[in-house]
Amino acid sequence: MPTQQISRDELLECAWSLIHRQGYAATSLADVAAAAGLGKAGVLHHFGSKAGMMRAVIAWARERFAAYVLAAFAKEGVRDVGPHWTLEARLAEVFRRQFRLVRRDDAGCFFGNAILEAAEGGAFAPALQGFVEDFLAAMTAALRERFDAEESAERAYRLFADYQGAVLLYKATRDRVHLERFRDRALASLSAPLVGYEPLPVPT
Amino acid sequence: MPTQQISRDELLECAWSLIHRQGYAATSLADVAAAAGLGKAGVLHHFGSKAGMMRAVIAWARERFAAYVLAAFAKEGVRDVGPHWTLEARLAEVFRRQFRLVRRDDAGCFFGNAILEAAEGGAFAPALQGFVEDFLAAMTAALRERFDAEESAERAYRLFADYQGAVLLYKATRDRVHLERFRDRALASLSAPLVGYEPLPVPT
DNA sequence: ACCTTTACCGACCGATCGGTCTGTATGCGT
DNA sequence: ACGCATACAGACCGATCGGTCGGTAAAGGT
Repeated sequence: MPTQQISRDELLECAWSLIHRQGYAATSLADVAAAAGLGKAGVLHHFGSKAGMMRAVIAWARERFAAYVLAAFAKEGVRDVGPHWTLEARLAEVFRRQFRLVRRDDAGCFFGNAILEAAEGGAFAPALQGFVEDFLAAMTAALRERFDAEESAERAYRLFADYQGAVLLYKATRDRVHLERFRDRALASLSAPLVGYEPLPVPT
Repeated sequence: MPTQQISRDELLECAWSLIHRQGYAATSLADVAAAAGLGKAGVLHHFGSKAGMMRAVIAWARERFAAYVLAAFAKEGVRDVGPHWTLEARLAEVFRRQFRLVRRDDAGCFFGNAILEAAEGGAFAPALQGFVEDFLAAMTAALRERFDAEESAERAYRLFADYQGAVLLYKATRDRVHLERFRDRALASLSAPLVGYEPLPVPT
């Protein structure tokens, strides 16, 4: 076989970046091929079809998101942290990392964009729901440090909805103040009760 | 001139419905023409170009949104309402009307979809920002009944972000429970203080 | 040394895209 | 009755789409 001209990881990053910026429908195989320094046939050689490429990109983005963003939730495995590595600090770090991706080319949240695009008649919906579940599971686990299971899940859920809304406002205006406002109210919410939330009654 | 085969309003509704379901990029002029019972040239006769069609559709959707959804904020002009027509009741009615559009074909919020699609290099962004402003202005005005100007604006802003996030979750899962949960916590939030919100200090 | 497999490239395909052009039937003002 | 503007239809255009096919050059196993 000839020397591989581009690693699978680089190829996926090229495809991800283009789809992130332009959306799935607006990104052609020729676009990806040009960005990767390949021919169109070369891209299809790796993925089989455009939909196959999208599936690979979604899976790759999920892994990357878990390894880079959600990893900041971890209490262990982080060097040089002491008692200041509070829940608030970890959440702020998760947001900081996520916002770096969101601000890349002002493109917003890759998964949110993909969900709302509803391309191919929702064929990618299951994979994209997996991202939501990853996010909620990691956030819920982190919140368990302070709240019970049910309240942690509810809080994670609300934070996710608020986060997606903030990203939409950011994308509409390209003003990062929306991300900062979200982060501030999210962190503040950790030390306030949940509005409209009834804790489970103690069984009698 | 020959008899007009379809009114401008019906044509815009056809185009809106298709774009709502499929997105701008994925909706072709042939699609719109077929839905309207016209030829492609007939559609272009009305709008000049595909981008012109999108501009007209956005403007039409904004008017329709203001006349149908935001009109429910009004305290006057509504027949047979008495003291039960509270802020909560009006907000619930606004959500009910908006959710009817959101649930149409499981398509979500037309404006949210259009914002995240970022088609044509953000050429439609100004018109779409107008929708955000309409929503925030109407919501802020309604909240003034209970809160001061600054707090009303902040509450409207947070409700908008939460709403968009809930719609995204609805679109990802097609489960309307996300819309209901949003409505419930939004209504509950009206009788709770704003977390992380510092009222303006009284000047000394 | 040979052969299979891999990783492409370039040419090409039918379909579809947004858009143009020409023709034509009809309603309306005069 | 006539002329013009309107509201389309149908044919057509070049560009681009996702995808196929045949060829080719190099790495790796034997």
